Amino acid sequence: MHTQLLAPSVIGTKVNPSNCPTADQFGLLAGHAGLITTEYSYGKDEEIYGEDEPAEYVYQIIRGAVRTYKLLSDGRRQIGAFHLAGDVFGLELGKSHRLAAEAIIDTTVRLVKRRSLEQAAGTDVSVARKLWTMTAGDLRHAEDHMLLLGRKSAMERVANFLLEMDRRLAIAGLMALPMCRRDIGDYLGLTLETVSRALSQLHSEGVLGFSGARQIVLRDRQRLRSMDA
Amino acid sequence: MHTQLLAPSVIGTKVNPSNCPTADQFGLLAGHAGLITTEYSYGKDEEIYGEDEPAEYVYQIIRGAVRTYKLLSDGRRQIGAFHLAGDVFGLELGKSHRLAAEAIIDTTVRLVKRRSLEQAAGTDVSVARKLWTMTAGDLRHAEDHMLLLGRKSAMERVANFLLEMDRRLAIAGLMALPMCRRDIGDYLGLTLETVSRALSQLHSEGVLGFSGARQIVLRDRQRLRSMDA
DNA sequence: CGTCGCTTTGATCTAAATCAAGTTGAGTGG
DNA sequence: CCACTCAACTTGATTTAGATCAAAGCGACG
Repeated sequence: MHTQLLAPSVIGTKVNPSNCPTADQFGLLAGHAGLITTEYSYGKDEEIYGEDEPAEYVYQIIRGAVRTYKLLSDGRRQIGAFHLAGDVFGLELGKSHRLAAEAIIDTTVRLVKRRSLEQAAGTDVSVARKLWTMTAGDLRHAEDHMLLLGRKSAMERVANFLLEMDRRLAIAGLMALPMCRRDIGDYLGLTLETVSRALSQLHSEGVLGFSGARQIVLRDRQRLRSMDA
Repeated sequence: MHTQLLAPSVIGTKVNPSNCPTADQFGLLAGHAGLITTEYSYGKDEEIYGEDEPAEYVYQIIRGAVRTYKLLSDGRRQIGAFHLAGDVFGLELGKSHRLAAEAIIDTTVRLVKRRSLEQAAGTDVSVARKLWTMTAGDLRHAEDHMLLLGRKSAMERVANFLLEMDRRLAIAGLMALPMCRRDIGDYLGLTLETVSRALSQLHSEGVLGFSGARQIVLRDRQRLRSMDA
């Protein structure tokens, strides 16, 4: 999860046209001329793929943000991860996607045919290892998130979320969250009201500042870390 | 998680001595003479490895049962998975184990040096693929478990647990659970009392029968499936 | 500058946690 | 073989964190 194939400095900058075999944005996967990549854009809330849909492509976010999630029949939703610029998502070993994916905001992705990746992995051990590394990264995130969902309090979950997002998308100390309170709740196993109340409390305690509901400045990361269980 | 390298029929039967290069219990990893395997036994509640301890070995359960878990500083525990006979656990890509492991009951494992597995993976793409497959299996389980922990009710969690254990360890319709109610609670993100109450209710509804607290017979799997959200 | 979706805040409810006894039964030693 | 013991389990009473229900703010966008 959140595996960065792009060097951080490349995020948000102009990228080379796709299909360019000399481009190195695809990290260890670069230089494999057999990898066919294309670009595609999705509008806000547009589905990228559904749960259990055949997994034909692997995706890397050029700009935007994506949520991957599972639904129960009555509409309850668990978001497994948020994916930001540079992140790869949709990598599967089995036939189909086990979580659905939607664009949180307007999003542009690079697509790689899964078949071409597998072929590259079959001939180049470093590619195979890179794929394993990406899956292992997703597993690490999921293991941490199980602890959060099973055993942490609402405030601990929200503190953890803020520190995660601070690490992943803060620019010059400002966090511009792409997702709404309901998304955050569905990621943390809480309701949107509980998320809002926790944020309000942290605001009143001076731990964070708002400039609009989704622009957050962390003012006391140490305090936040002490709250994350 | 729960990846079966052993054919089901082999589980619980006598296994060949380790270090035997012709043994096929190690599934796709067989035939790699470079794989050094040894056996080791752990008593009930004995630690196999701790969280963040260097990951030197990969383990396969010959007989017994293991829990892998994370702890918070105040003692709250989240069990990530239960591992039963035939299952492989402790496979890591990074330097260290991200969950601790303990024997639930007296347990014998086969150990494989992680270094030797990596070496085999470097020369044989089918081994590399098998390792990726095992990690991907663990990830699938974790993704399903996040939905359970984040969004399912107590009864839904217990129903899910019973169906999982029924599938994995029921013999002749009888489930002999190796773990206590507290372990089940820490796996499902519940207290042991809530687990006990859910089981009692299922018993009173005739969905299951007990012969001792840990010997369970499922009498209405269909009903249980309908309760699992 | 009005509208609608998002967010906040308040009041109330409830599922599960916590606190508290009992009960059971597997293992031990007499 | 029986009785004792102790951890595990069940069950009951009460509490509570977070959910749910409800009503304002607010702010981005047309």
